[in-house]
Amino acid sequence: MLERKTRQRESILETFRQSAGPLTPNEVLEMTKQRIPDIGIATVYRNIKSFVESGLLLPVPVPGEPDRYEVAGKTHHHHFICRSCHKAFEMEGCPGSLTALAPEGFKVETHEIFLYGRCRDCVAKA
Amino acid sequence: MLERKTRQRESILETFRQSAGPLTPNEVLEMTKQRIPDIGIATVYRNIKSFVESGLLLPVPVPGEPDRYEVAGKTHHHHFICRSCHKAFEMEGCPGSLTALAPEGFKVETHEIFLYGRCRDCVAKA
DNA sequence: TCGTTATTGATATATCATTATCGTTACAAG
DNA sequence: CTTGTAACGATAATGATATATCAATAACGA
Repeated sequence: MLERKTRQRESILETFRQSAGPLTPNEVLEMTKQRIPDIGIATVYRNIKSFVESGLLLPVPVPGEPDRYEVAGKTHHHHFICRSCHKAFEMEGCPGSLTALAPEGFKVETHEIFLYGRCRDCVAKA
Repeated sequence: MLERKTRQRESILETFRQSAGPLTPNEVLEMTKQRIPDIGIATVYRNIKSFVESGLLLPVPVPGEPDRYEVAGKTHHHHFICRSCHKAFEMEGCPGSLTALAPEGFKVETHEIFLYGRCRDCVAKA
Protein backbone atom coordinates (compact mmCIF):
# COMPACT_ATOMS: atom_id res chain seq x y z
CA MET A 1 0.00 0.00 0.00
CA LEU A 2 0.91 3.66 -0.30
CA GLU A 3 2.37 2.93 -3.71
CA ARG A 4 0.91 5.86 -5.60
CA LYS A 5 0.72 9.55 -4.78
CA THR A 6 -2.87 10.83 -4.95
CA ARG A 7 -4.50 14.20 -4.37
CA GLN A 8 -6.66 12.70 -1.66
CA ARG A 9 -3.83 11.11 0.29
CA GLU A 10 -1.67 14.24 0.13
CA SER A 11 -4.58 16.39 1.21
CA ILE A 12 -5.48 14.17 4.17
CA LEU A 13 -1.93 14.37 5.50
CA GLU A 14 -1.95 18.12 4.96
CA THR A 15 -5.14 18.34 7.02
CA PHE A 16 -3.42 16.60 9.94
CA ARG A 17 -0.32 18.79 9.62
CA GLN A 18 -2.39 21.98 9.79
CA SER A 19 -4.53 20.84 12.72
CA ALA A 20 -4.21 22.25 16.23
CA GLY A 21 -5.12 18.86 17.71
CA PRO A 22 -5.99 15.24 17.00
CA LEU A 23 -8.85 14.67 14.53
CA THR A 24 -11.67 12.17 14.14
CA PRO A 25 -12.16 10.62 10.68
CA ASN A 26 -15.26 12.75 10.22
CA GLU A 27 -13.39 15.93 11.08
CA VAL A 28 -10.72 14.95 8.57
CA LEU A 29 -13.43 14.40 5.97
CA GLU A 30 -15.02 17.81 6.53
CA MET A 31 -11.73 19.69 6.57
CA THR A 32 -10.35 17.93 3.51
CA LYS A 33 -13.59 18.51 1.60
CA GLN A 34 -12.72 22.20 1.49
CA ARG A 35 -9.96 21.29 -0.94
CA ILE A 36 -11.45 18.12 -2.50
CA PRO A 37 -15.25 18.39 -2.31
CA ASP A 38 -15.90 14.90 -3.69
CA ILE A 39 -13.64 12.99 -1.26
CA GLY A 40 -15.40 10.06 0.43
CA ILE A 41 -15.34 8.85 4.01
CA ALA A 42 -14.00 5.44 2.94
CA THR A 43 -10.90 7.09 1.52
CA VAL A 44 -10.35 8.91 4.79
CA TYR A 45 -10.59 5.70 6.84
CA ARG A 46 -8.42 3.79 4.35
CA ASN A 47 -5.64 6.35 4.43
CA ILE A 48 -5.73 6.92 8.18
CA LYS A 49 -5.36 3.17 8.62
CA SER A 50 -2.38 2.92 6.30
CA PHE A 51 -0.77 6.02 7.81
CA VAL A 52 -1.08 4.44 11.25
CA GLU A 53 0.39 1.17 9.96
CA SER A 54 3.28 3.03 8.38
CA GLY A 55 3.89 5.01 11.57
CA LEU A 56 3.00 8.44 10.20
CA LEU A 57 -0.08 8.80 12.41
CA LEU A 58 -0.90 7.73 15.96
CA PRO A 59 -4.36 6.93 17.39
CA VAL A 60 -5.47 9.17 20.25
CA PRO A 61 -8.28 7.56 22.24
CA VAL A 62 -10.48 10.09 24.05
CA PRO A 63 -12.93 9.21 26.85
CA GLY A 64 -16.46 8.65 25.56
CA GLU A 65 -15.63 9.59 21.97
CA PRO A 66 -14.45 7.86 18.79
CA ASP A 67 -10.70 7.61 18.33
CA ARG A 68 -8.82 10.61 17.02
CA TYR A 69 -5.47 10.62 15.23
CA GLU A 70 -2.44 12.92 15.17
CA VAL A 71 0.91 13.01 13.36
CA ALA A 72 3.48 10.83 15.10
CA GLY A 73 6.78 11.98 16.57
CA LYS A 74 5.59 14.82 18.75
CA THR A 75 7.00 15.29 22.22
CA HIS A 76 5.00 14.04 25.22
CA HIS A 77 1.85 16.11 25.57
CA HIS A 78 -1.83 16.03 26.54
CA HIS A 79 -5.15 17.30 25.20
CA PHE A 80 -7.88 19.83 25.88
CA ILE A 81 -11.45 18.92 24.93
CA CYS A 82 -13.85 21.79 24.25
CA ARG A 83 -17.30 21.07 25.63
CA SER A 84 -18.85 23.58 23.26
CA CYS A 85 -17.43 22.76 19.80
CA HIS A 86 -16.21 19.30 20.84
CA LYS A 87 -12.82 19.73 19.22
CA ALA A 88 -9.61 18.41 20.75
CA PHE A 89 -6.52 20.60 21.12
CA GLU A 90 -2.91 19.72 21.77
CA MET A 91 -1.36 21.25 24.90
CA GLU A 92 2.31 21.73 25.70
CA GLY A 93 3.86 20.61 28.94
CA CYS A 94 3.10 17.97 31.53
CA PRO A 95 3.01 17.99 35.34
CA GLY A 96 5.47 15.07 35.24
CA SER A 97 5.33 11.73 36.97
CA LEU A 98 2.02 10.91 38.60
CA THR A 99 3.21 7.58 39.95
CA ALA A 100 2.43 8.63 43.51
CA LEU A 101 -1.31 8.46 42.82
CA ALA A 102 -1.26 4.71 42.17
CA PRO A 103 -2.03 2.29 45.03
CA GLU A 104 0.77 0.34 46.69
CA GLY A 105 2.06 -2.49 44.53
CA PHE A 106 0.75 -1.08 41.25
CA LYS A 107 3.29 -0.50 38.48
CA VAL A 108 2.70 2.72 36.52
CA GLU A 109 3.84 2.76 32.90
CA THR A 110 2.22 5.82 31.35
CA HIS A 111 -0.46 8.40 31.98
CA GLU A 112 -3.01 10.46 30.09
CA ILE A 113 -4.47 13.82 31.09
CA PHE A 114 -7.52 15.49 29.59
CA LEU A 115 -8.61 19.03 30.40
CA TYR A 116 -12.24 19.95 29.73
CA GLY A 117 -13.73 23.38 29.22
CA ARG A 118 -14.08 26.03 26.50
CA CYS A 119 -11.57 26.72 23.78
CA ARG A 120 -10.52 30.27 22.89
CA ASP A 121 -13.00 30.60 20.00
CA CYS A 122 -15.92 29.34 22.08
CA VAL A 123 -15.02 31.60 25.01
CA ALA A 124 -15.07 34.54 22.59
CA LYS A 125 -18.46 33.55 21.18
CA ALA A 126 -20.09 33.20 24.62
CA MET B 1 -39.28 2.90 37.67
CA LEU B 2 -37.43 1.57 40.69
CA GLU B 3 -40.77 0.83 42.29
CA ARG B 4 -40.11 -2.71 43.47
CA LYS B 5 -37.19 -4.26 45.31
CA THR B 6 -35.78 -7.22 43.39
CA ARG B 7 -32.92 -9.64 44.02
CA GLN B 8 -31.30 -8.62 40.74
CA ARG B 9 -31.44 -4.89 41.39
CA GLU B 10 -30.14 -5.24 44.95
CA SER B 11 -27.35 -7.51 43.80
CA ILE B 12 -26.26 -5.19 40.99
CA LEU B 13 -25.92 -2.31 43.45
CA GLU B 14 -24.06 -4.57 45.85
CA THR B 15 -21.63 -5.44 43.04
CA PHE B 16 -20.87 -1.75 42.54
CA ARG B 17 -20.48 -1.14 46.27
CA GLN B 18 -17.97 -3.95 46.62
CA SER B 19 -15.93 -2.98 43.57
CA ALA B 20 -12.46 -1.41 43.76
CA GLY B 21 -13.20 0.64 40.65
CA PRO B 22 -15.74 1.53 37.96
CA LEU B 23 -17.31 -1.39 36.11
CA THR B 24 -18.47 -2.12 32.58
CA PRO B 25 -21.94 -3.67 32.13
CA ASN B 26 -20.27 -6.97 31.23
CA GLU B 27 -18.13 -6.92 34.35
CA VAL B 28 -21.25 -6.25 36.41
CA LEU B 29 -22.94 -9.20 34.71
CA GLU B 30 -20.09 -11.62 35.45
CA MET B 31 -19.68 -10.49 39.06
CA THR B 32 -23.39 -10.53 39.80
CA LYS B 33 -23.75 -13.98 38.23
CA GLN B 34 -21.79 -15.38 41.16
CA ARG B 35 -24.81 -14.64 43.30
CA ILE B 36 -27.58 -14.85 40.68
CA PRO B 37 -26.40 -17.24 37.95
CA ASP B 38 -29.43 -16.69 35.70
CA ILE B 39 -29.26 -12.89 35.59
CA GLY B 40 -29.34 -11.48 32.04
CA ILE B 41 -27.35 -8.69 30.43
CA ALA B 42 -30.54 -6.77 29.62
CA THR B 43 -31.35 -6.53 33.31
CA VAL B 44 -27.87 -5.16 33.97
CA TYR B 45 -28.19 -2.46 31.30
CA ARG B 46 -31.73 -1.60 32.42
CA ASN B 47 -30.77 -1.15 36.04
CA ILE B 48 -27.55 0.72 35.37
CA LYS B 49 -29.55 3.14 33.24
CA SER B 50 -32.17 3.73 35.90
CA PHE B 51 -29.53 4.06 38.64
CA VAL B 52 -27.79 6.72 36.55
CA GLU B 53 -31.08 8.54 35.99
CA SER B 54 -31.84 8.44 39.71
CA GLY B 55 -28.35 9.68 40.56
CA LEU B 56 -27.12 6.55 42.34
CA LEU B 57 -24.50 5.78 39.70
CA LEU B 58 -22.25 7.93 37.53
CA PRO B 59 -20.87 7.06 34.08
CA VAL B 60 -17.08 6.92 33.89
CA PRO B 61 -15.89 7.20 30.27
CA VAL B 62 -12.47 5.65 29.69
CA PRO B 63 -10.32 6.27 26.59
CA GLY B 64 -10.81 3.58 23.96
CA GLU B 65 -13.18 1.48 26.05
CA PRO B 66 -16.91 1.18 26.71
CA ASP B 67 -18.29 3.35 29.48
CA ARG B 68 -17.90 2.19 33.04
CA TYR B 69 -20.02 3.19 36.03
CA GLU B 70 -19.37 3.84 39.70
CA VAL B 71 -21.45 4.79 42.74
CA ALA B 72 -22.03 8.54 42.93
CA GLY B 73 -20.99 10.85 45.74
CA LYS B 74 -17.33 9.93 46.03
CA THR B 75 -14.72 12.63 46.50
CA HIS B 76 -12.76 13.84 43.47
CA HIS B 77 -10.50 11.05 42.26
CA HIS B 78 -8.97 9.42 39.18
CA HIS B 79 -8.45 5.91 37.78
CA PHE B 80 -5.77 3.35 37.06
CA ILE B 81 -6.23 1.04 34.06
CA CYS B 82 -4.45 -2.32 34.15
CA ARG B 83 -3.06 -3.22 30.73
CA SER B 84 -3.00 -6.89 31.67
CA CYS B 85 -6.43 -7.66 33.15
CA HIS B 86 -8.03 -4.49 31.73
CA LYS B 87 -9.76 -3.64 34.98
CA ALA B 88 -10.14 -0.06 36.21
CA PHE B 89 -9.22 0.94 39.79
CA GLU B 90 -10.08 3.98 41.80
CA MET B 91 -7.14 6.03 43.11
CA GLU B 92 -7.08 8.51 45.95
CA GLY B 93 -5.65 11.98 45.62
CA CYS B 94 -5.13 14.40 42.78
CA PRO B 95 -2.21 16.64 41.74
CA GLY B 96 -4.62 19.60 41.90
CA SER B 97 -5.31 22.27 39.34
CA LEU B 98 -3.84 21.65 35.92
CA THR B 99 -5.13 24.90 34.48
CA ALA B 100 -1.62 26.01 33.60
CA LEU B 101 -1.39 23.41 30.86
CA ALA B 102 -4.18 24.97 28.79
CA PRO B 103 -3.33 27.45 26.03
CA GLU B 104 -3.92 31.19 26.55
CA GLY B 105 -7.59 32.12 26.40
CA PHE B 106 -8.89 28.63 27.11
CA LYS B 107 -11.23 28.21 30.07
CA VAL B 108 -10.59 25.03 32.07
CA GLU B 109 -13.56 23.52 33.89
CA THR B 110 -12.49 20.02 34.89
CA HIS B 111 -9.82 17.43 34.23
CA GLU B 112 -9.41 13.67 34.01
CA ILE B 113 -6.27 11.65 34.68
CA PHE B 114 -5.68 8.02 33.75
CA LEU B 115 -2.67 6.01 34.85
CA TYR B 116 -1.79 2.91 32.82
CA GLY B 117 0.27 -0.08 33.92
CA ARG B 118 -0.12 -3.28 35.91
CA CYS B 119 -2.32 -3.73 38.93
CA ARG B 120 -1.07 -5.44 42.09
CA ASP B 121 -2.46 -8.86 41.15
CA CYS B 122 -1.02 -8.75 37.66
CA VAL B 123 2.39 -7.59 38.94
CA ALA B 124 2.37 -10.60 41.28
CA LYS B 125 1.48 -13.01 38.48
CA ALA B 126 4.24 -11.77 36.15
C1' DT C 1 -53.64 -16.02 49.15
C1' DC C 2 -54.77 -13.61 45.19
C1' DG C 3 -54.40 -10.30 41.46
C1' DT C 4 -52.12 -6.50 39.40
C1' DT C 5 -48.36 -5.17 37.05
C1' DA C 6 -43.30 -3.98 37.50
C1' DT C 7 -39.51 -6.57 36.36
C1' DT C 8 -37.10 -10.23 34.34
C1' DG C 9 -34.54 -13.17 30.60
C1' DA C 10 -34.13 -14.15 25.90
C1' DT C 11 -33.56 -12.21 21.86
C1' DA C 12 -34.59 -9.02 18.12
C1' DT C 13 -33.52 -4.56 16.80
C1' DA C 14 -31.13 -0.03 16.81
C1' DT C 15 -26.95 2.71 16.70
C1' DC C 16 -22.57 4.03 15.49
C1' DA C 17 -17.87 3.45 14.06
C1' DT C 18 -15.26 0.94 10.98
C1' DT C 19 -14.27 -2.32 7.19
C1' DA C 20 -15.27 -4.86 2.84
C1' DT C 21 -17.10 -4.96 -1.77
C1' DC C 22 -17.27 -3.51 -6.37
C1' DG C 23 -17.52 -0.91 -10.45
C1' DT C 24 -15.06 3.33 -11.94
C1' DT C 25 -11.19 6.63 -12.07
C1' DA C 26 -6.71 8.21 -12.64
C1' DC C 27 -1.59 7.50 -11.42
C1' DA C 28 2.62 6.47 -13.60
C1' DA C 29 5.70 3.00 -15.96
C1' DG C 30 6.85 1.88 -20.52
C1' DC D 1 -0.33 7.84 -25.64
C1' DT D 2 -1.46 3.29 -23.93
C1' DT D 3 -2.29 0.29 -20.32
C1' DG D 4 -2.15 -2.24 -15.86
C1' DT D 5 -3.72 -1.66 -11.56
C1' DA D 6 -3.61 1.13 -7.16
C1' DA D 7 -6.77 3.97 -5.38
C1' DC D 8 -11.13 6.08 -5.46
C1' DG D 9 -16.40 6.90 -4.13
C1' DA D 10 -20.68 4.87 -2.94
C1' DT D 11 -22.66 1.89 -0.14
C1' DA D 12 -23.44 -2.70 1.89
C1' DA D 13 -21.66 -5.51 5.59
C1' DT D 14 -19.62 -6.03 9.96
C1' DG D 15 -18.76 -5.77 14.94
C1' DA D 16 -19.49 -3.96 19.35
C1' DT D 17 -22.43 -1.70 22.45
C1' DA D 18 -26.89 -0.51 23.87
C1' DT D 19 -32.03 -0.47 23.67
C1' DA D 20 -36.76 -2.37 22.62
C1' DT D 21 -40.01 -6.11 22.54
C1' DC D 22 -42.66 -9.63 24.65
C1' DA D 23 -44.11 -13.67 27.09
C1' DA D 24 -43.17 -15.40 31.71
C1' DT D 25 -42.16 -14.43 36.47
C1' DA D 26 -42.36 -12.52 40.94
C1' DA D 27 -43.02 -8.38 44.17
C1' DC D 28 -46.29 -6.63 47.19
C1' DG D 29 -50.73 -4.28 48.53
C1' DA D 30 -55.47 -5.61 49.25
